[in-house]
Amino acid sequence: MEIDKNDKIIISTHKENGLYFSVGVSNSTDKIVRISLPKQDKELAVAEISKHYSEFEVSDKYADIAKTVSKVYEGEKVDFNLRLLDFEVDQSKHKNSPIKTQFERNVLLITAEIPSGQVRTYKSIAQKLGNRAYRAVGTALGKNPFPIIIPCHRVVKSDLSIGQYGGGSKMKKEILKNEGVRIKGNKIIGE
DNA sequence: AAGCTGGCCTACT
DNA sequence: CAGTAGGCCAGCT
Repeated sequence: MEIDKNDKIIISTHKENGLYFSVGVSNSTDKIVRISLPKQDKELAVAEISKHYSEFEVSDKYADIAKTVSKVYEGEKVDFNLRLLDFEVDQSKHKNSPIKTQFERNVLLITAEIPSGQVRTYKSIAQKLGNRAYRAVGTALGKNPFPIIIPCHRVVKSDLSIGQYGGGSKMKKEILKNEGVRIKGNKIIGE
């Protein structure tokens, strides 16, 4: 894992219904560099972010952002300003941009447009990119630095089965249910 | 730098 | 239905 030597990160956490949501914000750019999936422990949620950086500090400075993330997790429709996220692609060794390649960036930008309560398939995202890299789409979403806010949980398989998720398919189903998506067994129910 | 690995897809059993 | 071989393609080593 590459560690950034030049930037310092502020990590804030919000607790909601027994789950801890963390966000990491760059001290130099004020942009959100990472979001954690909810964890049972505060330490785990913080570690999810801190492991990518050599220098970090825990404070409640950005707890409101973490709270917003928890609201989206619970299915609330929140208007989140995507410009708060660090979308820079920089593959140099000195910077630690959360997004490594243009391909990943494009996948995340397309995913960001999926409305709450709806789903898309990995295939449809590949098609928007003009190729058949559906498998690579899944891999790119697996590295999503901004889960929940960039709703990779709304991307499912072509047969409408749930597919994998960083926090486990159980969590993926839970978030989708919170958003009003109907699920039976391991599949999305169409209209 | 040629293989390998995946949050996948399709066709076929 | 469920399971899977073989195909795809980006990234990593």
